[in-house]
Amino acid sequence: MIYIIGMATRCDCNQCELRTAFFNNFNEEELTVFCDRKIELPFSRGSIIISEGEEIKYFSYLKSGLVKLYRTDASGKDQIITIACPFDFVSLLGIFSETRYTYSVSALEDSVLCCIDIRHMKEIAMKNGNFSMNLMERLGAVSNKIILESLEIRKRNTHGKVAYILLKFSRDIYKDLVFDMPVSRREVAENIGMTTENVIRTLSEFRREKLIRINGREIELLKPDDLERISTYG
Amino acid sequence: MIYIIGMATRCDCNQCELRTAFFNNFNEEELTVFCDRKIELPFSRGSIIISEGEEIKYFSYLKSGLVKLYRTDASGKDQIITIACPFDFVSLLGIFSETRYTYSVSALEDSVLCCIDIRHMKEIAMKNGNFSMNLMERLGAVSNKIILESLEIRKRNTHGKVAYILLKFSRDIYKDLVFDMPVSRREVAENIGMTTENVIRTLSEFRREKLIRINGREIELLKPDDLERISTYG
DNA sequence: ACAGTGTTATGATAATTATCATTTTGTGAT
DNA sequence: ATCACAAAATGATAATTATCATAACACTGT
Repeated sequence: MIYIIGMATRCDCNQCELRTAFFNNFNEEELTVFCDRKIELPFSRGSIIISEGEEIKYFSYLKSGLVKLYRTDASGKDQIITIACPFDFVSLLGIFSETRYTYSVSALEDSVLCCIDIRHMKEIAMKNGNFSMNLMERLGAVSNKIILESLEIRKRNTHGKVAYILLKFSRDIYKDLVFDMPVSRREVAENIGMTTENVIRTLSEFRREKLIRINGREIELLKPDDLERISTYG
Repeated sequence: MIYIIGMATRCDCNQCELRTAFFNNFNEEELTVFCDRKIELPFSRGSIIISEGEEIKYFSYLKSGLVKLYRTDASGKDQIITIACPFDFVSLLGIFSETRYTYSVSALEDSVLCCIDIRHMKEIAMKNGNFSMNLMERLGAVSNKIILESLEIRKRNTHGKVAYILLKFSRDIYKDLVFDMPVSRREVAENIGMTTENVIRTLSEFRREKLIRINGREIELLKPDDLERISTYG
């Protein structure tokens, strides 16, 4: 079950900037039918969008905001699988091979999801080969990114890991050397596989070495090239 | 370019045990067309099947044998992404979103690949929605498995990691408590993200504690339940 | 304003893991 | 058979990382 914060609204697809990004294979009629069944769901920062184990009812992608995909193990510890930006799919490749989610999703910032009934999505994919291929390409790219990132993180030591994720936030997500960290230090740790204390410690070291400036959650990369070197070395 | 060891042969799809497993959505005509363009390629143990960066020309899956998918970084170190068994796809995720391979593949055992021209594959996917969905499901399942396994390995300590991969070989690949390790200790290390020495040391500890019996590459799991506990704890 | 709670921060210490050095064993090529 | 080379094995040591303890700070609800 999806927890709806606020009103679900019909998406005006003619206005939707995502239209060409995702569904450039539709003709007018198909697009109309598609959009008729599509809804937008707003979620406020911190709310849980999907809980691991619940039934997959929607295919969804992120229209605005920022969300994290994560797993919780038996002892209650979380592992962040990836952080999804606007235009990213929240539904991963498993969407068609599984009936239940193998991960949870929660909103790091106020976010809006576009959701389409999964059965409807399958129907369209069955009929429209171009759509199907487009979807496969996109889903493949997302999975690929997650796997490669996981391998990149794995081979780094603590300094390399922290440098890597700082650069990721700066380049991929905020496109700015100054940004507010959307996640706590603990969540950073859950993302890159280290302890919270060591994330904090490493950030402090970077600050002392004047590689970054820290003001609470606000972070400025002062020497991105040096961070790059640290990230690549590990 | 695919390095062909031995003769490429036409696949007799009527005999092929993989037919129903993969392509149960074809009618007779489609299957005939499909099989006309499908070839089998044999590779001997140790040979490189795909090199990172080369153009994707075929969609391929493993008919028999065992192969590893891996990446090589700038310093020449390998990371094993996954080990593929018969019935597994060798073409992953990126197959439709990339034009070049982002990983290499080599044969751990004498192996036979079934290869289909990627353009032909796309054509069929465009026309046949059922086929497309089936393919998406399969690709999704593979990607999902890789991502989850990567997360599982990441959260374990050295003992947990080694126990995990021993159980994987025993259960998932050989379905026997006694098996010949298809990979060297170094490759195990590259698979689970530790040093070769620590893999060897941990195996020796398991041997001393009578959890396993080691005879070169032959390994017998003497106390799988204890290994299970070690794997789950980490 | 205040208590309660979680996050950030830092230090001391323990545990884990990697590195380096060396020996033994196994394997393939000639 | 034997030479050469890679793999397996082990120990000693160094480096890295986690754990535990504690404190300051910030945020939330009353």
